[in-house]
Formats: sequence, C-alpha cells, structure tokens
Amino acid sequence: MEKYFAILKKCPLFFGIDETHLAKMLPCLGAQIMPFDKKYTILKEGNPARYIGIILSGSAQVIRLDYYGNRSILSEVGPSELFSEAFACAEIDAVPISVIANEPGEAMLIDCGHILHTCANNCGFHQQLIFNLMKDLAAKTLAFHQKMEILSCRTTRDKLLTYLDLQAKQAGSPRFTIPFDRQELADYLEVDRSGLSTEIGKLRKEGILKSRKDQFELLQ
Amino acid sequence: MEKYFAILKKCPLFFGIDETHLAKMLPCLGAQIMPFDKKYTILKEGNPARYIGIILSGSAQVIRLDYYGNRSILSEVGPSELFSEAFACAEIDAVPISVIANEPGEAMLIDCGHILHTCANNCGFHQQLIFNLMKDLAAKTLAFHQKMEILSCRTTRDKLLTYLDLQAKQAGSPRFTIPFDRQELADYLEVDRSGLSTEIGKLRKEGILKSRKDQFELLQ
DNA sequence: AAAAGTATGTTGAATTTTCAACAAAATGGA
DNA sequence: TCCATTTTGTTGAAAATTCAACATACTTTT
Repeated sequence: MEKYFAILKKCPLFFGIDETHLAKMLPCLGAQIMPFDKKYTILKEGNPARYIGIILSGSAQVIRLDYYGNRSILSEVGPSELFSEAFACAEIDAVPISVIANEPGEAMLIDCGHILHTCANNCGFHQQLIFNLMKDLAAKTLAFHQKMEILSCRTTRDKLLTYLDLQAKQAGSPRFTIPFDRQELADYLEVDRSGLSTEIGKLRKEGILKSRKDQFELLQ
Repeated sequence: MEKYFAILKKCPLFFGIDETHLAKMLPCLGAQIMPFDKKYTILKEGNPARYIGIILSGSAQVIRLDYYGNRSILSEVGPSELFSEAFACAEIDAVPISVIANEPGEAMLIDCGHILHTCANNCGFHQQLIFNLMKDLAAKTLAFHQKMEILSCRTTRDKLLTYLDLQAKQAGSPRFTIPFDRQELADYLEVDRSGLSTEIGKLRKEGILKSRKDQFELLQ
C-alpha cells in the first residue's frame, strides 16, 4: 500500500492525515485496489453505491446513458480525485452513473460504511474523514454550478464559449488543453458533434480563438 | 427562539439534536432571524458566503442571472430547508447565486465559521453538525444529478416530460402540483416560455397529460 | 509503406427553438 | 363589479440545432 501514499496524501479525503495514521487507517477502512484497462467499466450504473472511489493512476469519465443510449459526460476524474462519494455518503441503493476508464490505471475502493459508522477499532480519525468528505462535497457542488452555467446556455456557441472561458480561468492562462476529443466535448456540453465542429470553425474564422486538436487559445 | 423549534427539528442541519441542546447551540452559533417580504432578495449574488440559511417560513427560489440578465431558476427552498450551505462550507468569498422570496416569511442565518471551526464554548455538537452538513450536501448532489438529467435533454418536450416524471415519482402519484408558474417553469427547464406552453398544449391533445395551472396529471 | 480504422470537418435538409407580437384568460384591487 | 395588470396560449418568421451522409485528415496496425 505504501507506494500509493504519495497520491493518497493529495486526495481530499485524507487531507490533514499523515502517513503514519494513513497506514493504520487503510486496513481499518477495508481499502481495496482495483487495476483497470482502457475502456474498463470501473463502476456501472445500477451497482450498489457502497464504495467511495479514488483514482490512483490513469483517469476516467463519469457518464450517464439516457433512455435512448445517448452518452452524457458528467465529469472527468484524475489521480487523487474521488468518484461516487456523494452516492455512497447519501447511502442510496444504486449509483445512477457509470465510471469508464480513459486509459489503464488503478483505483482504490473504500467501503463508505466504514467511514460513516465508526469502525470496531475506532481509529479516531473518522471525524477528520467526515469533515473532509463534507469539504469535498461542497467543492463538488461548486463544480456542478459551473456545469449548470454551461448547460443553461441556449446555443452551442454560448455553451462552448462558457466552457472555454472556465477552462482558461482554471488554467490561469488563455492557452490550455482540454481532456476531451470532439465527440466527448459534445457529450459534455450536451450538443451535436457536427454542430460543435462547425461552431469551432466559425470562432476560428472570426479570430476569437485558435485551436489544434485539444489545445485551445482564447484571443483577447 | 423557541417558536422556531418545531421547524428547526425538521431541518437536516439539526438532525439528531434535541430541543435542549438546540436551545444551547443557537446562541453559540450566532443564529440571526431575518424576516422577509415577497420578492425580497434574501441573498444577493456577490455577497459574502459566510452564512448558511434556513427557511423558517415562506419559500424562496435560488436563481442566477446570466450575462444578458436572463433568469435561471436553480432550485426552490421551503420551510426547514437549507440554502447557500455549499458556498459557506466551501468557504469561498462570494455566493454565485441569489435567493429571492416567493412570499413573506422568515429565514435563520448561521455563521458557518461557527460550525466549521470549533467555537469558544465547544458545545460538543459540532461533529454532529458537520456530519449533518455532509449528509445534506450528498443529498443535494443527488438533486443536482436530477437537474442535469433534465438539462441534458435536447428538446423542450423531453425536458418537460423528464421533469414531470421526476415530480410524479417524488409525489408518489401521477397527480401533483408544481411550485412554478409557466415563466418560472421555463426558467427552471431553461427553455422558451411560449414554446413550453405550446408543448404542454400538444401533450394535452395527445392525451399524455392533463393540466390546470400548476396541477398536472400524467396519464398512464 | 500500405491499409484499416478512427476522428474531424463540411454540407444540406428536416426539425426544433427562439423571438416578437398579440389575443384570451385569470388575477387582484379599487 | 369593473378596471388594470399579469399570466397563459397562439401564431408565424427567423435562427439554431439535429441528423445523415460523406470527404478529409490523422492514427494505428500489419
């Protein structure tokens, strides 16, 4: 387990907990390691929502398929980030989303019951874990608000520009790389791929942005 | 303060805390009462995010105005429900939303710093409050997922039907009342009002629903 | 290096949304 | 009750999206 400590220390779930205590906690929490290949379904819609997931290496997408099988990309998770924590914390029966690997990697799964209800050993760090979960969920709520700001736009153009502005702001620079190809970006913005391509072309012609594949630059 | 206990006991923030302790905690938390009239701005976008709000009576809408001044209705809050808790818990500078009263009522404001950082008296119930906040934020995350399910639909018809299905499921009956007039429903679904009216008319003609004002019935 | 497969850009037609304007219905006061 | 105001429904035109089909560019494999 030690080889994961560098990543786990950056994980919001373990904020403020040092390696010594982490080493004691992990077995207490019943942490398991799950290796995965590209395109592997790490978590499938309908599965029990018992586990909190932590990406140790690689990355994955949180998606949902609608009635007709259309994919929506809800978010992207990378190393040290949590997934499915809200469903586990809410103690619902089944997760309403799937998590699909972008590339090979590993995830850690923790039975959330061991965090919410004090474990037999009573490690004394449950309070910190619960506080950390609360902080994480608050931060995720902010991210949801950003996503809603995008989805509330009526046109592909406005959705795209709102997304790119947010990315630039996050990158702290007008030049940035996005974690999506065109189809994925369309599924994230909830728009048609071909219309998205057209719109990117227009913005380029109008001198509003430069782009090459997943690299973008917003001009002035 | 005692007259509010009946409502506060139902508030997710105070779950598992009895009246005796509640009475001790409220002053410790620096709780203030804010009366409001219809259309009053209980919380304004850009304000400090210090406070967690609890609706004691009446109701309000959480809204956001976009660049052009178009209103988005994010959610509806009623008695014993929390608002702005995610922003307070995330300890960001300013709230990105506004909260507007639907009707006269009262709200309680609690300085979130008094919950997150142990207070001088160290009431001993902070752990429970933090646990409750975590639970509340997890539940709100589920609500956000539902909203995203609606917004990810491409047509007004699908957005409307997805919304109505969710409402029927929540009401546990095909007959239910929604908390919106037409313009508000349009601003919640992020669609054009006149198009929404037209679509409701079509669904009625097709025998898919019955409706009168804010009362709906989904047929089979 | 060639071939196969994938991703992206482009186009036109059909559908849908938005927008503006107005009519009808409902509401709230005087 | 009547008047003024607000809300809801309806319509047609303009704009935008979706959809399908295909050309081009790029990757990966053999």
